Amino acid sequence: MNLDLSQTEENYLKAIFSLSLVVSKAVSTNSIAQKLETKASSVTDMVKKLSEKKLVDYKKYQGVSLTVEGKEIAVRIIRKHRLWEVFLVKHLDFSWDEVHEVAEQLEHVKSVKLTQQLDAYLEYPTHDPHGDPIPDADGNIAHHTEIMLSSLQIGDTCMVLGVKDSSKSFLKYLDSSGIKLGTDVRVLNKEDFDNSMIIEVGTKELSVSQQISKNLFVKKQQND
Amino acid sequence: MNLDLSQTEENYLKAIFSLSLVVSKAVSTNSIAQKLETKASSVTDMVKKLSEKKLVDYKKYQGVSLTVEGKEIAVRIIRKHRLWEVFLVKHLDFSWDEVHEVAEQLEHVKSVKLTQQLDAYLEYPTHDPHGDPIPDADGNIAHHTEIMLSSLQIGDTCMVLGVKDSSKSFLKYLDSSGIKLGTDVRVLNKEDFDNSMIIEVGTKELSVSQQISKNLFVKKQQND
DNA sequence: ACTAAAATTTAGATTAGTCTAAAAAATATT
DNA sequence: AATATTTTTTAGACTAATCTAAATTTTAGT
Repeated sequence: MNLDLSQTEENYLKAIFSLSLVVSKAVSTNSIAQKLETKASSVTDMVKKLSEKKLVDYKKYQGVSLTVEGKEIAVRIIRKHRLWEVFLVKHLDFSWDEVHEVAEQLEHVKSVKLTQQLDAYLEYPTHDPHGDPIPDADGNIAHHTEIMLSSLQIGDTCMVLGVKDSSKSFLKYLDSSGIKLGTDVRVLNKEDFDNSMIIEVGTKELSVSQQISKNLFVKKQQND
Repeated sequence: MNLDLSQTEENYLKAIFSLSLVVSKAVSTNSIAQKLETKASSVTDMVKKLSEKKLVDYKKYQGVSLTVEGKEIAVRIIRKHRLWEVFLVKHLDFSWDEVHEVAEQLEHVKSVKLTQQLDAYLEYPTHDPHGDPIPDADGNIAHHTEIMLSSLQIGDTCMVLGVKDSSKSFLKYLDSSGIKLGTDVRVLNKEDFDNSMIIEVGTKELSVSQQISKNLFVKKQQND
């Protein structure tokens, strides 16, 4: 079970996993190439290799999907990535737009004990700093039950739980607007013509475009 | 100044650095090969590459030495290695014989902020769990001022500060004998014929061979 | 259904790191 | 000083991961 994978192989599995969440069928060669910023021909080569190792199912021209074992490995890497993100933010004072590239490196460190102990040390966190769920030691992932801010109505109140787009620029924008995980937000108004919203964050009023409201996971609050 | 080195290149620099501490002249190809468990021919190839990058000085058949820049890089890696070791022992409950192989991986993670913050988080430790000094952010290393246990006389008392040999088997032996960093030890007797010692550790009496007493750094205590 | 366009794969090269076996240089031995 | 031994380097080959350019297959458009 414990074939030793290179960082590159691990990155391919991770990419295929996250692409599988978006499309229901097999993942295309091109989409993997795009995600990993490499060429389609390189993807073909690697996919063949992973197929021989029985980590993906692959038939020429038909795209790829992860096998059970491939998925297990991908989830383990994602687990490590997100645990490290929690560590960096909680203990090393990283901001949520800085953690990703460091976690990309830390996720490849191989040590079962390290992951276990880190998890315990962080007190078994369930979500990373972007609000994404952290798979447990058995690979179970709590799925996003949240809704998008954009779907709320005027007068609704909600709490920010996560971001869909976690690009640096988006995260920086949120930071400067005072929006963090756990922040309470009330919808004051919605513009029909461009679907922008006026929201209340703390004591401030803020206008947010649909581009933004469609990328914020929130939990609706009872407004009794 | 900031050429991006591969993990392999970093490991070569580290190996050359630590070998330089033992011999005063240039380091031999063979000794590097032995340390890295690789072949001499591979070492020659890599040394040429590092030489082109101006990280080592190299003349055919004459051995290698680090340039100022090469040494700086080596020291930075060692700093990271030892900081991670402290983290693993202090916070993740690793024993001192378990930390090395994980730290070997963590030391290659590239992020200036990570190292800085980790250092601060650990409260600027000066020594790793084996008693080895941790280079500061400027690359300065406090040198071992300790002496060997084997050099003490009957009746002397000392505190254990570090180990010279940090092989797993040695560390495990120390663990099982109740000898840790900071442990107080008194020399009860010395056997002339094999240079073994009877020492007092806590309430226990223990016989240790010269092989052991020559590998323990200690600080002599005033026995007023 | 046929053709044009897009996606994918193959073929052949390239780079990093490694190896074995042979050649060359340095060191040790008599 | 001449030879034997050891060390080091070179030459040539291999694997992993990548690329470009050409060939093939699928999909989309009419």
